[in-house]
Amino acid sequence: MIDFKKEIGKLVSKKFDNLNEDTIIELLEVPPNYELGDYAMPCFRLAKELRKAPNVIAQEIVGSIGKNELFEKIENIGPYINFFINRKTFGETVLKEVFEKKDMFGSTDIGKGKNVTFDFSSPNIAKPFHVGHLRSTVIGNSLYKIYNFLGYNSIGINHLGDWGTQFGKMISAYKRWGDDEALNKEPIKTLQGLYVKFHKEAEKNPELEDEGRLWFKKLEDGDEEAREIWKRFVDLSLDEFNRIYDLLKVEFDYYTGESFYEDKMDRIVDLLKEKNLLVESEGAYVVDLEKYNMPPCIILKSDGTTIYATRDITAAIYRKETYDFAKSIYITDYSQNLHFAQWMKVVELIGYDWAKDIYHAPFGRVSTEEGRLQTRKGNVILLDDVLNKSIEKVRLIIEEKNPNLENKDEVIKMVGIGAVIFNDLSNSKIRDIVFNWDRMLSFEGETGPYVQYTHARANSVLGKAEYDITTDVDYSLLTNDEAANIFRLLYSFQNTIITAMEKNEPSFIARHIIDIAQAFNRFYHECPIIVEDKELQKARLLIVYSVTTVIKTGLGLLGIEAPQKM
RNA sequence: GUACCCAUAGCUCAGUAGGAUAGAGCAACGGCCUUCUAAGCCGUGUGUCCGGGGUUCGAAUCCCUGUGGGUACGCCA
Repeated sequence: MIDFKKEIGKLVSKKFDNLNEDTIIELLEVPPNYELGDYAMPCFRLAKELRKAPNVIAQEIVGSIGKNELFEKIENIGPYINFFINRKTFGETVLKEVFEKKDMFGSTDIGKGKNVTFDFSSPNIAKPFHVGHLRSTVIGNSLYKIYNFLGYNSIGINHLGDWGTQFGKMISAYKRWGDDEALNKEPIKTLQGLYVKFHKEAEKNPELEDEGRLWFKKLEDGDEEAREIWKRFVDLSLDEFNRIYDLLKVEFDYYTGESFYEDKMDRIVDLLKEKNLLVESEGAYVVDLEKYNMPPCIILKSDGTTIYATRDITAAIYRKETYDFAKSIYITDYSQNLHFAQWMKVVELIGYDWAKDIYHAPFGRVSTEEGRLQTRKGNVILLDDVLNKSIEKVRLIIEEKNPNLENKDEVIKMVGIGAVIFNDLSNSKIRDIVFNWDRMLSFEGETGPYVQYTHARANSVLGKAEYDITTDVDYSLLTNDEAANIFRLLYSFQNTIITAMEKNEPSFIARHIIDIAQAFNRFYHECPIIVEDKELQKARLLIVYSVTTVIKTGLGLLGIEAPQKM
């Protein structure tokens, strides 16, 4: 594609010895509305250096450029120089590129040869998967895909919460009250019930706590019975989680949970000792971080056992050694901000210069109008319920509008689940979410179904087309505002993906494809596509083709499927 | 108490690493299906961009400060 910014840079810098291309490009911006052109160059910053008023500078530059075939108009409005790209050229360069690259349009190889690890989803074994877990899962999954699309080699790691004292308690509870039939039928619910019961009973009968600790000790020591029961819990939970991951179409490269690092922590503790980083404090061993304005990072508890920071440090080192990552990204909610800052600092203090390549990508918390989600208080919204309700609502709509749709069930799932994922990815991830059913199940406007619908509708036009898609069209037929808006959005698609990657923010892509969908729907409304005029039809079809291609790619980057029909 | 995050239309949110009159969606009201999918399109209205200072030619955006909300602050993860 033509790099229009660069072309402007060349044009303007040619006339000024003291202004090079890059400074010009730096100055360029997109005007607040398109009546002011495709690019604008404000001249305020040049005023001092050139000792002239900004609007005079703008005028002079415009005067010096003269006619240029890439731009149909270059004019100054006060201190701004506005560049209007020739629409014929614009359409041609963009549409040809989309047609050539197809589903790779927007990709790059900037990440070639670089590994990036993603630590995401990471649910706790034996606990239900609720809407809170959804966030890490879908954000992580989307980032995984975005990085891959930009040439990186993404490595997805599910850091399962599969270790710790609570498993001793679970085993103890299971030994006392376990019911195998119930466990096989409704594993998570039953395990959850056992956990709750244990805590209730332990209030009356404190020695239960000791029993739980004992079982965990046995588990750590490799006791056969303990291992066997634990393994069963893990497998049952994983079956359940995998069912949800299948629904969401989320995959992981590794399921290395906390237990995986059990035998790898000694080495790290020794390393910390060796580096003289460990100090005793209140019976525990910590790394002092006062210099960095943070509370100490506990490495060994006073009973000598490890803690999650120890595990995270160990896992980071393991991952560096195993995958030699260029970046390592952790997707958790922001309540862990301090924890991440602490252990990342410890990795740095050990002397690993790659500590700077570890990123915490925090997101906001989910609550309900009643307050925060608390499993114990029963204030939980299960992901299953959300997905099911969404799917059911989609089913109603499809039964009404398109009852004879082929692969109906499949499409219903795609849309229902897509709605849930899109809802989670369409806003800045740092924002808290107050869960609301009406909002969740709204399928109009800036929603997943809206984007999917636009795609399906465009796709259906392609099905009715009377000619093959070709780039051999008359681009001068595509110079109306509706078409030009689409060109702008397709043109900037790659840039949006790169920014989404740099900021670990999938919502940029969600916003971008909403914009494309809106622009297309206007085009669709204003410009009939299957028209008698052969040349016009071919030209417009190429736009339709490009839009379906790019929306599909964009949805894909969010982890959402794009049905052909709906 | 300390640190970090958030505060933009009735509601949910954008606002591209300071720029031209602050934008969408939802909700409300009014139009548009004998023509490509009406989950759509078009139109109508609203703003002390939390308050107060400051930096700048220019601030929703940067700095300081106050207020409100969230989160975290040692042996859970």
